[in-house]
Amino acid sequence: MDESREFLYPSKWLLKASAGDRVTCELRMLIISGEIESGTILSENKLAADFAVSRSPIREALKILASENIIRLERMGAVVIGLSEKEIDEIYDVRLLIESFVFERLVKMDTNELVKELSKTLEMMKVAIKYSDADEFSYQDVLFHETIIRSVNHSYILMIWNNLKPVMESFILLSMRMRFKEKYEDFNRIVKNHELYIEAIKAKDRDLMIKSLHENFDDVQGKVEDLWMSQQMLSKGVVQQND
Amino acid sequence: MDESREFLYPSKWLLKASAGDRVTCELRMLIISGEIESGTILSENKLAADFAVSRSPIREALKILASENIIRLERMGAVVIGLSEKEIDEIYDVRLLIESFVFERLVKMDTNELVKELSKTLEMMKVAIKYSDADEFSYQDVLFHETIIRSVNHSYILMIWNNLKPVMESFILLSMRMRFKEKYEDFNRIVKNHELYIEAIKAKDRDLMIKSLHENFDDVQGKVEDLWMSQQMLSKGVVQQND
DNA sequence: ACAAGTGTACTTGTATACAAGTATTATAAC
DNA sequence: GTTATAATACTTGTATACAAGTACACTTGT
Repeated sequence: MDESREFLYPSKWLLKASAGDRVTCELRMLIISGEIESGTILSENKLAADFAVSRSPIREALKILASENIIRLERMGAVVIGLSEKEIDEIYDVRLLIESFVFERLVKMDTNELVKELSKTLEMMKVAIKYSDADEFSYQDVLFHETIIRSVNHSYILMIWNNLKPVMESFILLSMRMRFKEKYEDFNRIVKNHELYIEAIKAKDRDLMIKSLHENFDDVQGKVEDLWMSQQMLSKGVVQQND
Repeated sequence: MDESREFLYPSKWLLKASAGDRVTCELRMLIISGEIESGTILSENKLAADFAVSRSPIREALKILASENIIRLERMGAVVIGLSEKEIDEIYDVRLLIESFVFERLVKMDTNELVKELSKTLEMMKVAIKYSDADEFSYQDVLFHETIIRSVNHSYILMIWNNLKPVMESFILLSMRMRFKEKYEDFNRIVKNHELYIEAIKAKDRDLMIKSLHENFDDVQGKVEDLWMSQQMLSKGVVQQND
């Protein structure tokens, strides 16, 4: 691995983070971006050397990434699974599942506060678009959905979200960075879908919510190929993990 | 903590397990059984002393239990959350959610192999009942549902199951042990519900599946009070964590 | 009596050492 | 050339040491 390479994960999100968290986030980005290819065997000792930390934070990272299903811990070494089209479909299955569940609870609640919070986040997203800040946009996008999920106060649904979130976040980060470069016009549609989502919550309109959610997902899924192509570009010149 | 106390988690399920796994499973049982009360603050050093291991396996256990939502890691010490009625309801929400999702996939598949596998597991359950083996019965009960979930080959649904499973398993273990002593007649209904479930899969009958799932859950949920009463009995004479 | 500073006893995160186990390779015997 | 055995280089899990940080109590001065 190229030691002089800059980090993929936004460093300002890691200001107070431990070495273990840094390794976890960076390794996750390397895997999801495809820079570390699916099938690669990761060694604790090698990773410790590459990241210039001891085995303790590496072990922590591997345990977490294994629970996120992007690596598989075997008897000797961790095998990279990564995110293929199939996994991305599956992640959106789960998001659809939990956001639908959440919506069923929402329609029985007072959603004024939530709608205000979501509107704020959406405005943040618009500002991020205006200044072409892909990382900030991704952060607000993830926050948007997390706010909805948190609002129903369901600890086990939140648990699922917490397990899914890091992988989602990494994927969205990479996807949005690519679009700011190559598909800037996409953002109009994304904003419109989020407006639709807020509208659905305000009107407690089940069908509208499902519609906006689906369109949001279709947007992302349809663009996966582009993302991988873009990844190839990004990872050009990077030395492989197993040399 | 009483050092001479026997273990709550079946020791034969831990034959090849590491110290970290043992601590994780035993601590989980102590928390879910209520022997370690909700609100208790756990210290890594104290736990290490109590379990007679170093901090490494303890840290591992605390990280896992935190991801399972039964403890909360704070700046200093881990706070026990435990399983109240609310959490149990939530767990069953999630089970209903994922098993419904799985069923939608099942109806589009060839389920012959699955039905055979489930029938085998159900027979195992019957044998466990006959010999009053609560632990074996719990194992097969959990396996029954895991087999269904695995059959659709969805890695992120399986991820949710894997996060939920340990807590479920512990809860079922405690619940079943209690019933073998005090509510032996319950098992007829449980077996009948599982037969209904198999029937639903065979006939690809959505409504029947939901019905059997609901009845199964209602069975368990209705009995929660009894369980906690029973727990009080079990934990009588056990010294508290914070002494 | 009370505020401010000091010290002590904890905490977490990381590094490192070591035992035990497992693949792989090399060597020797046939 | 093939098989059995031994040596090696790795692996994992655990223990332990240590640095840095945090909470709490205890002085000490006012």
